[in-house]
Amino acid sequence: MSNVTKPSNFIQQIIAADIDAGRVSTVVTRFPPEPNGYLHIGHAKSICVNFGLAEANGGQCNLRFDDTNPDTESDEFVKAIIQDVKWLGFQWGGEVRFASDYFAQLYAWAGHLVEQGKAFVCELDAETLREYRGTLTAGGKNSPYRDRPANENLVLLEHMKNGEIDEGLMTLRAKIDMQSPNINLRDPVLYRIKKQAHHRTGTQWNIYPSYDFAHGQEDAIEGVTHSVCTLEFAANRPLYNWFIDNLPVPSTPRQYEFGRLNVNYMVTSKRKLRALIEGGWVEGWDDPRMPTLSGMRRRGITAQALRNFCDSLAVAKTDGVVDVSQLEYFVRDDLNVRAQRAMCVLKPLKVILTNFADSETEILSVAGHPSLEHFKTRELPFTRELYIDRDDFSEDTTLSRKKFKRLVLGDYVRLRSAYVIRADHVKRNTAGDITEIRASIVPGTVGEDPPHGIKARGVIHWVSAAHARDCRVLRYDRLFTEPLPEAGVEPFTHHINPQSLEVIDGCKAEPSLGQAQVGEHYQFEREGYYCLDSRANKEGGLIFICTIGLRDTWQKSKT
RNA sequence: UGGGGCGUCGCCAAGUGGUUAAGGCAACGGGUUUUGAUCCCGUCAUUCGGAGGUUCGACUCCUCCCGCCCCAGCCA
Repeated sequence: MSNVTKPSNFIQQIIAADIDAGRVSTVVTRFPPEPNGYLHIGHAKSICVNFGLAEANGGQCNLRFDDTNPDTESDEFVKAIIQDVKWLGFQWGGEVRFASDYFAQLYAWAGHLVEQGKAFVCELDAETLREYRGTLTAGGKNSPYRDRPANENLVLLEHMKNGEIDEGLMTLRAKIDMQSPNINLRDPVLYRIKKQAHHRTGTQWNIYPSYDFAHGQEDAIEGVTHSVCTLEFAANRPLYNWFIDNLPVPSTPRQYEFGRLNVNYMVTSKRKLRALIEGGWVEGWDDPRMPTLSGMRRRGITAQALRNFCDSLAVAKTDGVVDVSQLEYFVRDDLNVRAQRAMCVLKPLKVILTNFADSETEILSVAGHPSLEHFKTRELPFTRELYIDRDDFSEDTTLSRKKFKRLVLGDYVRLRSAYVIRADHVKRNTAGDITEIRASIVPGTVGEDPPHGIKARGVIHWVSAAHARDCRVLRYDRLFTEPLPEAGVEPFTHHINPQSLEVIDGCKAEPSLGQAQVGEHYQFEREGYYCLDSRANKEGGLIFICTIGLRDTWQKSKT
């Protein structure tokens, strides 16, 4: 497995400089998800960056839920997110934290701003407020409520909090600058009325702080030193700093932004992931085609592979699109060293070995991994009737040995870990389809080269017909047909790949796979990496999910 | 047309005035191999969005231009 050396990055350089200059002693970062959806691969990068920065500098990273909007948030998401962060293998500092833990403090600070004449209760409705805000190129207008006396504001704010004011009638706004070229500074909303029960505070609050009013102060409360977020928050930074500068906060966190992770053939916006579920395009948040951590976990992608992938990415300010092949590389790289080898025939074609006794079962002892000794060996029964894959046989005797390294009529092939055999003739049904191959073994070729003059074209996998375990295989293709499904004018759902799921029944697995365990990874030799479907129950039979196929340079050159 | 940010190989990127312009993915050659896998070796930017300028010397500094992204939720 490759050792991933994290590239240095501009945030680490800032941290190093801050430590050198004595501006910070202990580095504190935080991962601040909103519990309104499941974590996806983009979050994985953010998690790796935030926890990684803390770890690299001997500090700590907090897990804090930014639960300031009860409309869309729920405990289900909190639980799923905690599970996902744990699964990735990170340990946060202290207890799990919540923005809602700080609602009282935030409210007190809002009062402080009011007293200082830096915030006011505004009665403009949403639409009028938008008009007053101005445009990108023209400044805005002051609210007519802007100069309301502080004591009046205080009373009104209390009314808002107590639920005495209807939703939408009032907001608490900061008094900054309606002419600012930065729209975020045009008297932003600090509190809005929401008579919506919160998953943690219940009906205690009728007003909820906005992201801007909450985030920096949460950081300050927790002593976060470096508040790392994605690029789209860069324009919010002046506002972040304005609150820190104008409030008696216990520390002075600083915000830094880096480019969010995009991967081609994927979408990573919670809105769109939800649309995929609600539109029935996938089966849920943990569908193996989803870029969610739960989906990738069910797919068989390991936490280590994901972390290696994230660590291979730079933390920079460019917003690029990483090729999915880079992820796939790390998935294979990790699975190669942790997957037990096994054989499973996906498209079975019967082979009868005419010179092998019908009554005999030869038990072959086979390594669990070609080069790593700690994998336990397994026992493979070899019998007269076997299955090989239909794609591994051809009647076309003109096929060159270089072009087709499999079984050809009249020629030899090595059965993986077993005998060299020769295909003698085929049997067909009335439709003309091949139903069975009659073949013969070359005696003494288990673990030995065949005699001079006999040369196997290649190595193919097989399984004893009498001992095979029937199973179902779920194979996935990319969910989208376009590398950038969100790029065009048409909705991204127009680019959904209708063949993203392939269900293959009647596959024949070697007997050892009957003992397959959820959480274990297997390489079906010459096919790919597979795992048991964690959602399937035992009554449904054996169901394997294909995490990813083996790298196949031959298929590529063929097309 | 306001403000903020970004443009280095097909993709991700290092580079912070003097390096032969790192590295990874992809691709393409070759070797090993009882997985067309893995592994190993090799090839892959005379050039850094463009044009000028400063300098003995520029991817790095200056000017202008071009392109892309973000901000006008009582979302985060």
